[in-house]
Amino acid sequence: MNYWLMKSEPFKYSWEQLLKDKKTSWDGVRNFQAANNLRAMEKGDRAFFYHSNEGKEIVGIVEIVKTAYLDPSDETGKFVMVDVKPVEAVKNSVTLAQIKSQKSLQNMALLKQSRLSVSPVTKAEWAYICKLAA
DNA sequence: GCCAACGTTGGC
DNA sequence: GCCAACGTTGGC
Repeated sequence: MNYWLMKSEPFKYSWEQLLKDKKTSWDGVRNFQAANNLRAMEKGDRAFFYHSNEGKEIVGIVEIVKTAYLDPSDETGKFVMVDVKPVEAVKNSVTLAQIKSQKSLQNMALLKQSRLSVSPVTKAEWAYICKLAA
């Protein structure tokens, strides 16, 4: 099982919206690196749902329910999307400031490549953040 | 195939 | 709203 972090601007697509929808297609990715991460996802993988811009915090956990397939909103036919469903909200949202202040989280892709909207999370990072969120 | 110009993302 | 970082595009 692999772990990921997926960013969304809350006013574009929020955690609350996902809870209402029960499931969503993660479309609109137009970055090759992010798309490669989407392709690497397997059914059952977990991902943190992160609110960028507004909030800047991890608010929930999602599960990949469908692996990468062509994003119909992409006219070039190069980019893919996956389907995700909410697993649970985190008890305490983990803010970017918190992540930055943790020594063991300094190497997170989230910090190193702040513009990458879909990034991998190591097992250790996942466990650490889950502890912060509990 | 290099690199300048440009566009976008996202933190502050 | 600004600006830094960085990915992408297009001319050469």
